[in-house]
Formats: sequence, structure tokens, C-alpha cells
Amino acid sequence: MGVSKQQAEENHRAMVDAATKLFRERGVDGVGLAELMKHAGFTQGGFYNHFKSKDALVTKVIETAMAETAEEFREVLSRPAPVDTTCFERQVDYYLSEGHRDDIECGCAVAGFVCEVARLGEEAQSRFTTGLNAAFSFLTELVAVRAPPAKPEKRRRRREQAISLYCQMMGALLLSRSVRIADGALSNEILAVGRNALVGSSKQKLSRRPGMKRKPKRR
Amino acid sequence: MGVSKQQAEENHRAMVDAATKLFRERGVDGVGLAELMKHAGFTQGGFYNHFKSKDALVTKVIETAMAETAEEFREVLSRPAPVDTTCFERQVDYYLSEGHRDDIECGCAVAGFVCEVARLGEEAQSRFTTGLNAAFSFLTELVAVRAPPAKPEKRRRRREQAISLYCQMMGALLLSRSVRIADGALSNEILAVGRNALVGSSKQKLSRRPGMKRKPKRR
DNA sequence: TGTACATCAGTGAACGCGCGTTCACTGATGTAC
DNA sequence: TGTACATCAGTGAACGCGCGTTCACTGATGTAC
Repeated sequence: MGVSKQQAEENHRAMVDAATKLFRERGVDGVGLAELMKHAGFTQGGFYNHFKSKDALVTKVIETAMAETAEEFREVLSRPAPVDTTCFERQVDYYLSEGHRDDIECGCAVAGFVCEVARLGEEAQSRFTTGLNAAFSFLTELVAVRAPPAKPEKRRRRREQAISLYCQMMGALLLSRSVRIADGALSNEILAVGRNALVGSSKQKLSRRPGMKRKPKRR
Repeated sequence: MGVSKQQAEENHRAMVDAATKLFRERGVDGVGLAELMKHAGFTQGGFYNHFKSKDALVTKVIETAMAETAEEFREVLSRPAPVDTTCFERQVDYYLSEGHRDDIECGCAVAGFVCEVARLGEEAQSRFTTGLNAAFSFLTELVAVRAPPAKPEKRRRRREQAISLYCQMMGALLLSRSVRIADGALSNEILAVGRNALVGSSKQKLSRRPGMKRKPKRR
């Protein structure tokens, strides 16, 4: 009742943040506006001062979550890590970590919404697609480290590798999450297999290249 | 109003079938019992003659869908296909086909429920996990064709390949489905990349093995 | 084999409840003078 | 700078609606004799 414009903006963000977490955890249909507003710290009537419908909120959530995921991808690379790990390895290790698996509320938005997005509004689907394309572009740059600097015409091949990488990482993350409660050991195995297949095999490929010896610092 | 036991069993199956399709299409929370019963050809009151709750139906749906998926996997291999394709290739080609992508109602149950299962009841999660393990076992046998008959101690390695394969196939299928409406070209690209990464690279590996020439019938 | 009756799948109305959305109201913010 | 007032974020009650579930009832099925 009587709130500064700045405060109103902060409150708006609180609603989006609460929705992002709750939607990922329980699905869009599994969360009511009253509960959502309560989580954000308000009563339900105020919702329509900020969004014209639940659908509009969903669109905003997808857009925000995809942007935050892009941010997270970049941030992973700036974290302290063993000097002998490549960007690629660090990304895979993060994505397929138990921490990321358990953090459904805040993890990769693609994994969080991939199964719901086809049922959401047109705008939400559009934002999701834009975000996914951005993620593919980001990874396309990243996979370059797996091979010698590629010629321009190899860019297409690198994009294929990036898409393939994302499919495998996300698939492993989702499967790992799906059995986590019922079979924690299987859940961990899936993560480990994913890491090994992506990082392990990339190292194998490097070390197996004819005439190339495994450098000690590459371990 | 007065129905033979056999008819009642058929009706039961009709309810499960309708639920399986609707749940995959719109999610468990997105389908009400009244609509569900109508799709199965009945009025909503009769539901509780067959299930003690919606949750019990969900458990039955997961169990049934996982079993049908296993059936489907086996059936794919018995379909007519070019004689020079391996079982592995046929499975990948089916899984990453546009037909399978578009057939959300009846396709792979793992892909259909993977994002929802962690929110479902304990029993449903248990059935899902059992089915996923069965799928891993099935694929473990299948990936053997990618390499020479493995020694017993290589079984672990084949299981890893199978899990990795499923992650990649399912990841590609889900991503392809998620952007299908908003960007059909990207959706198709994801499928194609997945097929190429799995089947293409396996052929490359085979053909690249030192001193081994590509056999014509292997194409 | 024929008759009487218990069973139970299916009907359709009703239950309380939470959903998304609307609305009259409040009162601090922030603008106009 | 001080005063008067329009704005609008937030409140909380209310709306119609569809949800999951319950229930009295129907009547063909299938069993007991």
C-alpha cells in the first residue's frame, strides 16, 4: 500500500524469481498464483498489477530463466578450477555434477522447462528457442578446444558437436534426476557415465591421436 | 449399467490408454478425471470403480507405458529394414525419426515422463526406475554390435555405452520436441545431428579402424 | 434347466476446495502548482 | 519550499469454474438353489 517505483520493481523481480523456482520444482500447472505470491511475500490480489495473466508471467519466467542460464554457463568458466582442465571439461563437470542435479530450482533452464515448453504459450516457446540457440552458439565456441583451431568451414561441424554435447548432457541430467529418489545409485551412475563419455572420451581421442603422447598436465 | 467381467477389463484398459496419451500430451496435472473418462468413453463417476485415486491411475499408467515402450523397442528390430543396417542403427533411426518426435502420445515413455516422474508418487517412481533399468539392459545387448563380441569383463563398458546412448537419444528427442512449433528447422536439425553423431560416428569408427576396409554391405 | 437374488460397473448429481481472475478499497509515492 | 491531489502497488474478499472425490441409484451379469 503505497510503494516507491524502485520498490515495485524489486517486488516484480521477487515474483518472477519465486515463480521460476516453483515452476521448475512442480511444473507450471502445479503452482497456483496464491501460493506463488505468498512465496514472493505478497497477497494474491497484487499479481495483476504486474502481469496481465498467468501466461504472461510464464513467458517472463522462461525469458528470465534462459538468460540466467546463459549467465551461469559463462560464470562456470570464471570459477577457480584446476589449471589443467579445459573450458569444455569444466562445463561438463559442472553440468553433470550432483550439485547441479539436486538444484532443480536454479539449474539449467533448458533442462527445467524442456518437457513443458511445447505446452506453453507461443511467446514462451519463442523465448525458449532463442535461449536454446544462444546456448548452442556458446557451446559451439567451447567445443573448439577439443580439436585444433578449426578452419572456418569446420564451423558447421563444431555446431554439430555442440548440439550433440548438449543433448547428451541434458539427457543425462534429466535421467539422473528422474530416478534420484527411487534409486540414488543409478542416478549417480548416470551422471558418472555421462561425464566419462564426454570428458573421458575426449581425452582418449586426444591421447590416441597418432604420434601424439599424452601430456602429463592434460590429466 | 450391468457389464460383463471381460467388458469391464476392456473398459479398464481403455481408461489407462486414454490416460497414457493425455498425460503425455498435457502432463498429469493438465488432465482432469472428467475429461479423461470422457475420452475413454465413460462418465466420471465410474472412475473409482477401477482406481482408488488419480495417483493410483498414474502409477498404473507409468507401469503400462514403460512396458509398452520395451515392447516397441523390440518391435522396431522386427520391422522390415534394409539388410545392411545393424540393430543399433535401426533403433537410432527410429528413435530420432520425425515420426517418433511427432508422436508424443505413443512414443518412448521415458521421454514422455522423465521430467514429471520426480513429482509423482513413490510407486510411480519405482515403476519408472524398473523400466529404465530394463531399457538400459536391452540397449546394453544392442550396443554390442558396434564392436567385436566383447569379453565378459567388457560388459560394464557396454552398459556405459548403452546409458550414454540413451542419454543422447532422449536428449535429442526432447530438445527437438521442445522447439518443434517455434522453429521446425532447428527441430529437424537436432534430430539429424543426433542421428549423425550416433550412427554416423559409429560407422566412421568402424571404417577408421586401422587396416580395416569399409565393407560394402556395411553401408 | 429355470428362477431368485447378490454383485458391481457405470451413471450423473453433488461435495468442498483451490484455481485464475476481478474488484473496491487503502495509503504512501511522487507530481503539479 | 510547501500544499493539494492524482497515481498505482498492494490488500483481501469475492467471482465462476473445474478439480478430485463421494454417493445414491440403475440394471445387466453371473451365481446359488
